[in-house]
Amino acid sequence: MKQLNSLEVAKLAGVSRSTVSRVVNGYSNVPESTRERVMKIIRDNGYYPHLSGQLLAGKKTGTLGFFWISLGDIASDSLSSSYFVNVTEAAAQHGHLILTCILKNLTDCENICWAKKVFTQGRIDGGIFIGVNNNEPVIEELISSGHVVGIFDHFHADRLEPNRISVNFEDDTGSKVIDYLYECGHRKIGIIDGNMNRYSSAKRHESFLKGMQQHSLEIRREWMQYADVTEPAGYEAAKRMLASCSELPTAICANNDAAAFGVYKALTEAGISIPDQVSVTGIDGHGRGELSTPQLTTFAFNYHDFFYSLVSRTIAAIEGKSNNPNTEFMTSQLVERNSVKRLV
Amino acid sequence: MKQLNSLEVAKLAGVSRSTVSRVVNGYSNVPESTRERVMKIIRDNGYYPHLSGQLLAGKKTGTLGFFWISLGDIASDSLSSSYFVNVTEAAAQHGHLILTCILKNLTDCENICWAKKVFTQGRIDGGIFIGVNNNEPVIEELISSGHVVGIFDHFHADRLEPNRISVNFEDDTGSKVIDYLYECGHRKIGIIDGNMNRYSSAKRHESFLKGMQQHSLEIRREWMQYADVTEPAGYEAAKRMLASCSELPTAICANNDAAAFGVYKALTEAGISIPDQVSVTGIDGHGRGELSTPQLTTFAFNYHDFFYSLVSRTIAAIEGKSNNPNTEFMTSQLVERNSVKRLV
DNA sequence: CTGAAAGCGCTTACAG
DNA sequence: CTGAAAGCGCTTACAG
Repeated sequence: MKQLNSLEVAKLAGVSRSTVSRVVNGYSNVPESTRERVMKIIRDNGYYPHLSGQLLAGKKTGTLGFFWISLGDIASDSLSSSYFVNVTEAAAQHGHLILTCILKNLTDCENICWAKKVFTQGRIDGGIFIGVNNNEPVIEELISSGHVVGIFDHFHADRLEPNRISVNFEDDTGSKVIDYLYECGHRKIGIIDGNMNRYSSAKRHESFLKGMQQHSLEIRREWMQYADVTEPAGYEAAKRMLASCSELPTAICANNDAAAFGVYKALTEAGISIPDQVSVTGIDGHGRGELSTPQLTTFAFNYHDFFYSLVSRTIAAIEGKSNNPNTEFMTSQLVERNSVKRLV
Repeated sequence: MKQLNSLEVAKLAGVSRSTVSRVVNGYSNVPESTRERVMKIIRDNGYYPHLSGQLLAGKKTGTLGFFWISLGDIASDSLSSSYFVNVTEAAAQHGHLILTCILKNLTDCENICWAKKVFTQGRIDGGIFIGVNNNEPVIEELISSGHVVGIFDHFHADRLEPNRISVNFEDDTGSKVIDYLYECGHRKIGIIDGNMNRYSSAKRHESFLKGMQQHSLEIRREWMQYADVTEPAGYEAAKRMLASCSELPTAICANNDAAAFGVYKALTEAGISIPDQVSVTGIDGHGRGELSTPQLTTFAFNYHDFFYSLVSRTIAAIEGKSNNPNTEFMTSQLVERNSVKRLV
């Protein structure tokens, strides 16, 4: 268990710790023969500098925190777990590791302290946040103390500190959905909104309305329900819609795929067939959309690119790169499957 | 960004760094009044001791490495990602964080070095390995250098070092599956085996055969195919079975649920209906089994308990607890759904 | 080209 | 009850 330290490596190689350090860090002022001699000892003994020593001497951790604020059951949701894998692999491509914190929310004092502690203890060079509201006091606090933070779904046009990095959904997916349904002949469209504290959900809401207005479609109060980005929330919202409306819409567009699966469940339970009686659309590109009956028509994002963008720019910010864009807006792609009936 | 250090806290509180450290670490020989004075400064300034300092002074990292050896696409597989969440949450319950390394294999020199480096750099107190063969040289090397390793699906009756921790599937799931199919009236049973380098797959193979023998069922060469623990492997194996057998079995039991979904795909493509013409069973309890058509009958494990056991005992080993069991074998539960036809 | 030394932030025997 | 000091492992100006 006892590992070699740099002094022992130095002795074995017949040099000083300074020289070992120079070799390890690839300094140019070490003659080839010395470098080789030291490297041989290093290789033979499997020596790696102890990170704590390096950190105290001013190096970076090469680690990103991943703060995963979970609504409901992320354990079994393949979409949210693909987020994690995408983040981890993007970080690995930049030689970085991921330290994960799963938190139920960012409001409990205990969770807030825990997040701050992970930063303050010097475990990480920066953190990625997923599942947060557009306004989160902890995040603002971290940013103002100079920590580098990369946030999924966060935008403030007037806040452009170099350590505030984000990646966002395009603003106009909502009207893209309405355009598509309109083109399929739908005129009576119901909307299941998301959590309005999320930047993307609020924008999608606006964009749904804009789409409806552009096609001069009637926005009925009972055809518009608030949910959240989970299946149970979509289920409850759809049940509320069914309970309150005198006439069914011909299509329901959900803020996200998980909510759309909730809509499926509510409609199925009510004996309403999809898409014959009511069409359903999602937004996300959840893997489950392919497996569901009927397969879900959705507007899909490329989450691989999404997280690659976020992680790359977060690391660039940590490294103090200039000309590093604060944010990037990603576009969706229609994935046409079987949950929308063409009425024309 | 500049954080307070213990000396600054000490000055503000009018004590020495020693006393600050005693307060932080909860030593009893600090009078209540002094403790309060120091704690106030700590709270007011959001002071957390820098981890590197603590580590060099002999403390533990409170971090577990999670080495995830991936076959194929873990990003979109809800089962393997539930592993990760279960491990992370179990660790959190013990106040530990998870540092993740996703590796394509444990054979490439580069991957091996990376894994060893994470241990040797002192980033973690121990590591959890998932997706490994029963014999992995790197793991043996880590164990013999004294590192604490927790392994999912690993057993050697004669290797019981206190730093070799594992959690295992019961040995006899295979014959439980055969018993069930027999009871449903199946006499012609095909088997899709797993990767024989995995402890569980090899055991399941033995156990399938034992079950067949106990019921005096014929084990036909062409009804027995090797796959791996992925859907594509199950698909290919089922196609080989279909191509080579003159008569179809009435049931196919797969080594695991993912492979069973591959079997579904192969049968569906061949126009064979499940379960009318051929029944299919899995092992695992994959969330997708509920969503598939037909829903998959399987023998499910409780992965929450699985990982809680592994993580708890790994942490106990790190803390040097005695009487810490090296391994635990978990049992499966039949989940009867619609992929098996009753012939009697 | 290279070594001695200072310094990073902490903890803990040691001495009082 | 409490402080001064040593030590953990590293890097990097500094001096030669």
